[in-house]
Amino acid sequence: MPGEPRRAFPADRLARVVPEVARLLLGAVLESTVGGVLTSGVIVETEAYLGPEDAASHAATRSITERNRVMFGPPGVAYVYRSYGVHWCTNVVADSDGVGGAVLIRGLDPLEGVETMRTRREGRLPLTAGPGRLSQALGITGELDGHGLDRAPLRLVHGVAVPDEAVTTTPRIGITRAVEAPLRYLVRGRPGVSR
DNA sequence: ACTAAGATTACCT
DNA sequence: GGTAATCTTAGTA
Repeated sequence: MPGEPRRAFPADRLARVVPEVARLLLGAVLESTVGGVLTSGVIVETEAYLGPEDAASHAATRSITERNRVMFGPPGVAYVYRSYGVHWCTNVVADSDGVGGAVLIRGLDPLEGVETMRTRREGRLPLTAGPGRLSQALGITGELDGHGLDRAPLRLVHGVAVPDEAVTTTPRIGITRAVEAPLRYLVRGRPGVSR
């Protein structure tokens, strides 16, 4: 039924090791009502960022800083950071409270609110392929860092099942350390995949 | 205190 | 293919 609220993404699935969560988030829906307007998309590309054992992760440091602190908190919370001083990037915190780890959302297939996305993106394409682009399209900024994803204005909700045959695993993009680790997950052939 | 690098993107030649 | 934009963190002193 149209208009019926979507089911929340099951919280227990986020309290697992980060690579497993990155795989499980494919097909889930990220739903924003920032500014009172609904924009949403199906997650089609993710990357896992682990704890101290992962040199590419913001949680690799021994010190907890203002930027990375929510990575060490409970799962199911948004970790939003500024990339290159310019773009916002959105993550879903995974694993147990006290363990650093998060899943970077790298690509969405647009679902609802495409006109609003076009406005926020100022006409640029693609709308939601790439972590900075999708965050802009959904109106996500640093104000949502630490926000619980079980409630408005930014929710993680139940979506579609993605079979293993449709999933490809590759090394992560745009990093210079731990470049080999196959921690990027994508749904083959979807337009929302960043590359 | 100073400097370099970074989980990116857009625009230039 | 090259580089600017712009802010946080980490390394060096």
